[in-house]
Amino acid sequence: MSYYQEHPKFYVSTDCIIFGYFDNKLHVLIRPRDLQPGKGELSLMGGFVDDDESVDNAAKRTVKELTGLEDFYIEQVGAFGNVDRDPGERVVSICYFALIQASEYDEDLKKKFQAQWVEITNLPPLYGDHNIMIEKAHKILQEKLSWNPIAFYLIPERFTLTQLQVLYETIYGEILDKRNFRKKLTEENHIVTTGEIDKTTSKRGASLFYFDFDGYAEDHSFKL
Amino acid sequence: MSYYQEHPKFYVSTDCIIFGYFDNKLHVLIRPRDLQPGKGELSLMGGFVDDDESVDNAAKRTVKELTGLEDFYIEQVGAFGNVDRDPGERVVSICYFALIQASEYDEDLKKKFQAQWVEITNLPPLYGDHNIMIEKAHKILQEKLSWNPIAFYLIPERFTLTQLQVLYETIYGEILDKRNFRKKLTEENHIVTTGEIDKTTSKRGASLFYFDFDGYAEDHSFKL
DNA sequence: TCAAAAGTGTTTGTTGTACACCCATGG
DNA sequence: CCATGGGTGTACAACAAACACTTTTGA
Repeated sequence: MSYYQEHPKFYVSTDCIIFGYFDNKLHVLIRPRDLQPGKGELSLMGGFVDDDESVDNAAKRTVKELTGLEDFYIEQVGAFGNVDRDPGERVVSICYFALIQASEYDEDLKKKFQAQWVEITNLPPLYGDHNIMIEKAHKILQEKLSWNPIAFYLIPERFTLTQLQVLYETIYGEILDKRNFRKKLTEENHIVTTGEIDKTTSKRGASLFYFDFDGYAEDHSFKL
Repeated sequence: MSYYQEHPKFYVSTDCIIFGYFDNKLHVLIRPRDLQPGKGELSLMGGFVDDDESVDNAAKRTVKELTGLEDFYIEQVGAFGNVDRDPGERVVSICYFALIQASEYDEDLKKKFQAQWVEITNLPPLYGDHNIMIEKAHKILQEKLSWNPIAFYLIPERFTLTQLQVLYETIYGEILDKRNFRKKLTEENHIVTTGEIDKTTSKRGASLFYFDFDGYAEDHSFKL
């Protein structure tokens, strides 16, 4: 256990951009730092990697601890390793983004960590390089959305097509044509009607759909 | 300088997949490890990050030291942080891929490091998780090639359209239609003829072109 | 003179985009 | 009965894919 002695060691942390969608807006979860330096400054959810866990697991652990959720989508954004990126000490941070269903987020945990949702279009300056991380994650999310069904991690299991469209519009930042959207999204038959009607959003009522993850995975020989 | 004391520290290394193209084949530069454990095992080019340099710079430094080149394309693949990924000790590695012009690679340095080019379709088992890294980098390279002019980092400044096409075919792993290829690649007018004729590849001779990086950068408001 | 690579357009199919009206219902 | 959001199809444009022959010249 002393192979690489002559080389320096670094703190390695993970920073997670936790995306949540509600009120027709895309939000990011932030909270005040609980460590010096910069204690109290707004920052992403993050934490240090432990000796006995992979970096990926450290990120998942952070999201679980802070949201109480077990099921969420998570993906690596990349490593951030500038010398002065952390105002405190030299820390190499591996950045991830996670997609959660905001409605399932535990309110008590939110209070416990003083977490708050902030619209991605309205972010305050955050600690260190966290704003840059969010920009990069947002770009990845936008690009990935066009060919990957990750939107369904952000909305409740059952949804109307209008809700889904507004979600896409929000992430893309542009409005979409209703007929083209429905044609494209439904032509693969993985968006399936439940037969139920949601009457909360209109007098006529809108069909509720769900996304058939298993069918999609089969058709694309994909693991989800 | 003692903010995060209670947290563990890690060795942080960079591993670089150096792609080179010649003999109509895509190659990766590998060499025998010069450290224990696994000394002598084939591995990617890599090195530890120093205290006073960014992770990005550590990767660039490695490529420069090992190839003698100053100009090359480099891009981060991602962080690899499994607990047992390095057979020696816990090391978090940030993986990059670089594109170099194989013809400009210094032969003496190649000998000094006992480096060798290996076809990407014919890779031996490498140290640790290096084969996985190469797979991921290869995928990124393939996808990026379809909308980004990174191919020109792999070939000499002046090239024939046939050479360029074979390069694309090699990276994609499929053959392309000559007329469609030429139409698409030349319609943006960033591939410019030099007026010279290369007669080494055919009796008739083929026009030599160069890629207008500056014009491309302008048209795409891009820095290269 | 012929083998070997260079060079060149058109047609067809597919995909994306633009666009407008009727439906069902609660108030 | 009307305001509100839900639901539907078609025509046109843009792009991708398939496809075959002539040119040049060194050996």
